[in-house]
Amino acid sequence: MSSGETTKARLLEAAGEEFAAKGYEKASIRKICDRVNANCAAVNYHFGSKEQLYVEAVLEAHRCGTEMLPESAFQEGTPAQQLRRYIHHFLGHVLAISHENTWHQALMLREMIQPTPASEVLVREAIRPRFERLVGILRGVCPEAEPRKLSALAFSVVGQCLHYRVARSISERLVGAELYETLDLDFLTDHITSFCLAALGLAPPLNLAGEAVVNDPVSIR
Amino acid sequence: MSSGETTKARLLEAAGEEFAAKGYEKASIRKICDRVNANCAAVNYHFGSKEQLYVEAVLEAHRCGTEMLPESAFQEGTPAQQLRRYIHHFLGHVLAISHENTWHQALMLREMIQPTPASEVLVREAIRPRFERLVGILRGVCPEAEPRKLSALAFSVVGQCLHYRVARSISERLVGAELYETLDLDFLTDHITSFCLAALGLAPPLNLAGEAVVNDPVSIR
Amino acid sequence: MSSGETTKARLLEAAGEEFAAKGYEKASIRKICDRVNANCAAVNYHFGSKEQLYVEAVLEAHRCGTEMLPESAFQEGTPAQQLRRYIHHFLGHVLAISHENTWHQALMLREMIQPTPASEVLVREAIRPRFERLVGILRGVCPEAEPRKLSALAFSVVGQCLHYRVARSISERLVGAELYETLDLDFLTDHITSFCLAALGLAPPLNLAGEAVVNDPVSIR
Amino acid sequence: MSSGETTKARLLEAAGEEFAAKGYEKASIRKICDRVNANCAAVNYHFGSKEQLYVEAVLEAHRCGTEMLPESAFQEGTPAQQLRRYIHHFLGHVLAISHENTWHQALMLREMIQPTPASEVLVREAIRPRFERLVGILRGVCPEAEPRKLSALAFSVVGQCLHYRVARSISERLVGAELYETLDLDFLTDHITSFCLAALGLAPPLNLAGEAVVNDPVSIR
DNA sequence: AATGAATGAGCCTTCATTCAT
DNA sequence: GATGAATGAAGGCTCATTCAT
Repeated sequence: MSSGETTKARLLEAAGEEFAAKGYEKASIRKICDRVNANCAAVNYHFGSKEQLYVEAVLEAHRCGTEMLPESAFQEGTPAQQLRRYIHHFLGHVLAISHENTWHQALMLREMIQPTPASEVLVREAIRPRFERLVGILRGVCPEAEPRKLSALAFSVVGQCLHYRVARSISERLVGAELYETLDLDFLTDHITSFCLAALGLAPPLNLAGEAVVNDPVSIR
Repeated sequence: MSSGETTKARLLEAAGEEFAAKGYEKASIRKICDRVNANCAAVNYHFGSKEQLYVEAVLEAHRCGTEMLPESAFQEGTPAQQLRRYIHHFLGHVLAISHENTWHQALMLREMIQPTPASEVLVREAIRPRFERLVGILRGVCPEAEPRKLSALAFSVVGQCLHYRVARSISERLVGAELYETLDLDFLTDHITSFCLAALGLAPPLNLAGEAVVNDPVSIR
Repeated sequence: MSSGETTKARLLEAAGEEFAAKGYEKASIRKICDRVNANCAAVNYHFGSKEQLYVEAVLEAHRCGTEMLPESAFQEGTPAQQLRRYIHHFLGHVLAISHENTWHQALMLREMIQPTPASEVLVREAIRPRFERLVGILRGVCPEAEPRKLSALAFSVVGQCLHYRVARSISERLVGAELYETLDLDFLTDHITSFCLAALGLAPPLNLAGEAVVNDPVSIR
Repeated sequence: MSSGETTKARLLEAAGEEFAAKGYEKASIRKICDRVNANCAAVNYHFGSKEQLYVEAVLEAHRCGTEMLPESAFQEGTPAQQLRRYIHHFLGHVLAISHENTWHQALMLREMIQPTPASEVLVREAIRPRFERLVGILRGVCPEAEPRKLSALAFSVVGQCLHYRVARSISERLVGAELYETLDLDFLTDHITSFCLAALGLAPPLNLAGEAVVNDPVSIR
């Protein structure tokens, strides 16, 4: 009615925005329907239930989020370059403030942090492939690392990135809004990449000034 | 009545568990009251409203969480040792699976991820002091680092630790429950500490096997 | 469903009766819904809130009260005849004991005495037109009277009539139920009309027996 | 505590103000107790129930209202002078805007309009004596009038006065706040007194300008 | 003499859902 | 294909009241 899209498509879009902004509990199907001038029974008619609507929204988020993925761009160059590209790409999503038209990443991240039954599909189709790609890059750097070590390494990379979404508002209050604003995509890509590469021995340590005191890792306990 | 504690205290305990387990929205004051055999008006009598009960629960969580803090134990030893102690301590909270009696950490972390008005007090009284301590440790390692860099370093440490709470269930499905179980407190303390110390030049890089190819950090873009 | 009317219409009817009988505060939407075998959420569905239901009931009262208005019947005959007709008509409403089917006047009078936000519409659409008509009649009698005097005259007429609603039960107890019953529509119409006409010089004073001692109005203070 | 008065006396005072301002339903005993720093159980302790507190407040209102009554001042002078004094005195109460310390009249008038069980005592001890006094004055003017006629006359006097309390806010909106303000105690005393005296043949009709066309009261029907 | 604690009934409202059309 | 009407459950909250101290 208000656009050329079908009611179902417009419902899905509105639902995505609401769920991304408020979370599953606080989002109300009535408001979602109101936003697209649909009857409050429309959700149950088209999707069966609120829960199924949510699942569809999460899958739609994944679908849209994947389309723009530069498929094999991560396999070119040195591992270090690949890692930088990966971090840059991931951080781009993490730092994107969710506009009305960019709820996709917000919803997927929400699902990572607070998984619902919808996450099973999400893990299988969206998260796992990307995680495997990161593990692949890291395996290129540490060919002999056991799976457990590789996983921990990958989590270290992901955790650093994700933190800027997870604890955004707390962090902002912690360091002040002024400083926090300077932590933009470029700066953080540089920082996290350098941090990881240094840890992996692919770049000099961040503490350039200090005399590199290489302690025995065991003795410091 | 049914126990030695006062009704108010029992309400606070039950509320903490409910809020930690279900979040603010899904938790119901009726169920909280039922759990301690109190009337559903008891919350409003003792705390004024659901929201104030939540704030009280968060503060209580902080209070109990702080009691076991080894005040100045972080200032002894080398910076590397201090950092390891910090990570060990932090991870201890993060990995603690919330039993009925350990809702405190779960609630605080929930508040970090989805801050409510209650977070202001939490930041001021619990999070900021701990964050400043970490920054202090890092400043000991990198005396000349600008505040922005110090913040980013601190976030890198915290982000790696917090990830095991934030994305716990997703991660578990990602690497398999079997492997995930081996990522226990000791292993992760070792891993994250080594990772950070290496990045800071206080320990050898994790990639012991590989020939330490130190690239120019700029050329890898 | 249980009758030919729609649920919304039946709700409005029941609400009118309840509000008229108990007032806004004491009336409960649950009881209103029960009376028409509707779910307690029906009011919110059809009217949005208790307050809006009340406003609708007041407007409905006005609507039904106006339908039976003999439009321009007040403009025929002498001013004295017009005034008598006005008083007769007004008293007719005032004295009507509110059965279940005559809650309309009761509700409007309640709103006059204890105005709520709903009264704004009521004044504009129901009370003011009638008041202006009375002022018009009085202006026909006293063409040179200033607006203030005209208003006071109108209030004198209205006040005498309204008193039999406002202070009904107190008055009844004051003079005894037996005597009070004889104060019916005809008697009171005669009385108030004569009283006003005499005061305005359009009829002989009520005190027919007494020798008309016309004092200087100032000297009696 | 806050003053030398007993808690019970302070409760009664606060209750009077609340009841006068909000009515029985909307007034809450909790707020009444809060205002005098008493426990919310104090009302039930001192008065037994909310209803009994209300009755006590009404009686207290009557008590305080009567003290300042110029007992026999109404029996001096001519009936016209007596009537003027009566109207002046009554209007004085009616027009008094209820301050915190003048809730007595407001509460009594409220009880006149919406009687509760408390009104029985009020009628017997406060309203009836005053009403009888007015009837006495009117009997002095119309010695031969039957009781019914005397009652109607008295109601005409009272009704005109009371209207400025009953329909105050509606009237104000009807004629405009500016004009309504000029309807002060002096003007209204003059107006109503003149109106009544003229109707009773004790003063010239208000319509001085018009030629006194005395119609046959029957022919105007 | 007075109170803090606790209660149970009731309030209005919101919710996701169902059903007949 | 889609909707307006209606529902039952549950929500948080306020109330006057009670009871043991």
